[in-house]
Amino acid sequence: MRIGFFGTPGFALETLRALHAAGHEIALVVAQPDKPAGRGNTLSQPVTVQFAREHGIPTLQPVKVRVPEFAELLEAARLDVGVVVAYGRILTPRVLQAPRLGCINVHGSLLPRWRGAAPIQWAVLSGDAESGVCTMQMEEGLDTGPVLLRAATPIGPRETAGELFERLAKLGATLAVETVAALETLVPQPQPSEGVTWARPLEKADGHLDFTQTAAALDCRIRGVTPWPGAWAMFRGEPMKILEAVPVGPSVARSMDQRLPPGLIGRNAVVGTGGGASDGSLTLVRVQLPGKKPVTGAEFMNGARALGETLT
RNA sequence: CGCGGGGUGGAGCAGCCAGGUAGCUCGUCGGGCUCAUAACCCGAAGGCCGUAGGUUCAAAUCCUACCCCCGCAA
Repeated sequence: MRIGFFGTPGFALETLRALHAAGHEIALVVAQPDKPAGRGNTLSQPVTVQFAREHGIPTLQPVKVRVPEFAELLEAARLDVGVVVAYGRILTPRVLQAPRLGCINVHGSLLPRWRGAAPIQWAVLSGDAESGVCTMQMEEGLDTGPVLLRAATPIGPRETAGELFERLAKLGATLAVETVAALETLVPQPQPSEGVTWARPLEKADGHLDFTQTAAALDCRIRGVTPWPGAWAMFRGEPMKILEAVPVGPSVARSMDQRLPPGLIGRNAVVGTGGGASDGSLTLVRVQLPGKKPVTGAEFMNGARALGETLT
């Protein structure tokens, strides 16, 4: 198949690599423009573009996709199919119809649950028992297209969004290859109207922990926002990252520290939560102060002398 | 030239602004005590204070350059 690939970040790279390895002709790779990133704001290239360059594949990084010139370029490319994975832009109907078989999308959720930009994070954040990937025939609505193939996977009890991301990227790559191979015989299944949820993009504030919530809710939130935007709480007037924390059960929590008020730091880096001892508490495993390296909860307690202070 | 923090015994930190005795919590080792938990007490070992220069009677501390680590913003 002669494929046009649309995708920008690491999640997309897995699929691009798999399609390439499967022997398909990648006619071009479309990605977001280079952006200044990192310390010093050096210009950085999307990983998919890097891959394309290494393999001599033409690349396209349009600043605007809603212009006729873009659609014309794609029509002229005489593609069999467009594969879209985390491209980061909404494509116009004309672009979607440019390839002979239209465009398919790899999405990191079990549709119709978690349509939208951050399906993986929301699945973890919400405490979902399972997640997965779907391929769908794209249509004008966002993530509303009929599903071609799906694959489910359980979410581990300690799994972070980042870890699930990596697994789903691989699962999605496999599914994309299967979908493309069977594309002309697969029967698209319309998404059910029941069970639709929307995964709005996460923002920095979503990582701000509210210790009046239960330990279980905080656990899901921390894993769901890790590694981005990252969980954090204010400590001595500065935002402290909470890279990893584990909930301790009610009975253990009771014996260690009775009824720590929400946010109060007790012995052994245990932090009080909304449910108090009856719900359990949260133990800080790895945290990071601004400008510092990540440290273990014990190191934090030693160095910062944080016992008895409060996270907000 | 986007903004900013930091490199001090094995770990995490204080000391630096107002130069002059190396500090704290933990760990390690040795004792003691004990009902003893990542939670008792006493003692000990362990540091070219990132590197190279400079200022000074004297530099972890002030000045310059360089190396390395990290946060924010994007």
